[in-house]
Amino acid sequence: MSQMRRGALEYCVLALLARREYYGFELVQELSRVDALLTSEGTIYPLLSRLRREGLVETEWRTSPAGPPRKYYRLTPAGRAALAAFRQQWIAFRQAVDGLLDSLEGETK
Amino acid sequence: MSQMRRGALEYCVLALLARREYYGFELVQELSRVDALLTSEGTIYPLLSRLRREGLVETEWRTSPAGPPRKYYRLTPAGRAALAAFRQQWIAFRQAVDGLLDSLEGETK
DNA sequence: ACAAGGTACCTTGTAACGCAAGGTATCGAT
DNA sequence: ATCGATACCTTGCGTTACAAGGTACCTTGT
Repeated sequence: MSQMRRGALEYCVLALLARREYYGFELVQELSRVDALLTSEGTIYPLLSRLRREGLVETEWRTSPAGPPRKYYRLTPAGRAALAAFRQQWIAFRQAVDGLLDSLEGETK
Repeated sequence: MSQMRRGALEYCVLALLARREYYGFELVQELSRVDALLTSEGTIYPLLSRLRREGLVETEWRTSPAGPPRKYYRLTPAGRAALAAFRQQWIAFRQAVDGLLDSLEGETK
């Protein structure tokens, strides 16, 4: 199952950040609300670090209402462009896999 | 792009074999008719070898009309079950990713 | 002032699988 | 016997998701 997240997880993160800015821990929680996207900090923090390095997100430290300071992440224009490009690829990929599985559906019914 | 095929490619192969039996090279050609599933022998032969080892497919050598003999692959009951299980996971995963990207769609429109 | 619990961030090593490149083998035609 | 086309195969590599362990900060209680 984790193999399916490969290549797609980073864009799920970018898609969340397209809505609003999040801090790291929040992203883990938000993604994990869906079983299919269940992930952990050990995955998200290195991923966010790479996205920042690639210029797809930018960060900002802020104090927290209670507890340690939080690192907020925001999409950059490059990140938004990467996300748009991924959408096209994802649609094509999804339709391809759906097409193969649908023909199976017909057989099992 | 190749990362998206991770975890899903093997089930695309199983889905093709659910329709009818194929020989190895044919599978490469059939998959590669769709850009999103473009792959190569270097990928498919090791994958088929693993599927056979895992008992999801079975093989049969046959002479060819012209050229070298062909190794035909067929789904086993275990393979069919694995495929059905994957379908559930794929649907959940696809909907999760679609959900994230759809909210993006709303924003860009 | 100090300790503990909760929250938040981070790093590193591991594993799995898709891929490319190079290789061998068989068959028919010349 | 040689060559071209077809078919199969193997191995090392690269990428990314993950787990486990770690550090740091803030609030609360003693």
